[in-house]
Amino acid sequence: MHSDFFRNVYEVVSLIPFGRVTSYGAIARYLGAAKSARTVGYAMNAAHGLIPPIPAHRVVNRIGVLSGKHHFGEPNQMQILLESEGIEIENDQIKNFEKHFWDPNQELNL
DNA sequence: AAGGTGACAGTTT
DNA sequence: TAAACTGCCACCT
Repeated sequence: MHSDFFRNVYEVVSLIPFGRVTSYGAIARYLGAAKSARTVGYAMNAAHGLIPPIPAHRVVNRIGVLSGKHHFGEPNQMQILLESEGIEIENDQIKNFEKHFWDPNQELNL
């Protein structure tokens, strides 16, 4: 389908545990492309409707803001999904972001 | 083939 | 401390 980079992004996102979140930059670093965070976001943009579905709502920017919420069907859909996983959000900002943060480099540590 | 874009991030004002 | 500027690189037209 698309590039290996996209598939790698999707694979990592699929590994994000329930109730945890990570950042675009963290994923990029894990893939060895530390400066390609924007491209990671681009990959998520193309992640709609792919099979199997990936938890794109668990990916936010480095400060825990739901920067991509507008790309979900309903603008508040992303927040709803996260809240359903026990993550508290206030004004598009994840509360206790560090507490929920999941760094693939640290947690997967390959 | 060449230039523009962005669901980011780090640096500088 | 907060806002603005600049790199970045994979993707798209």
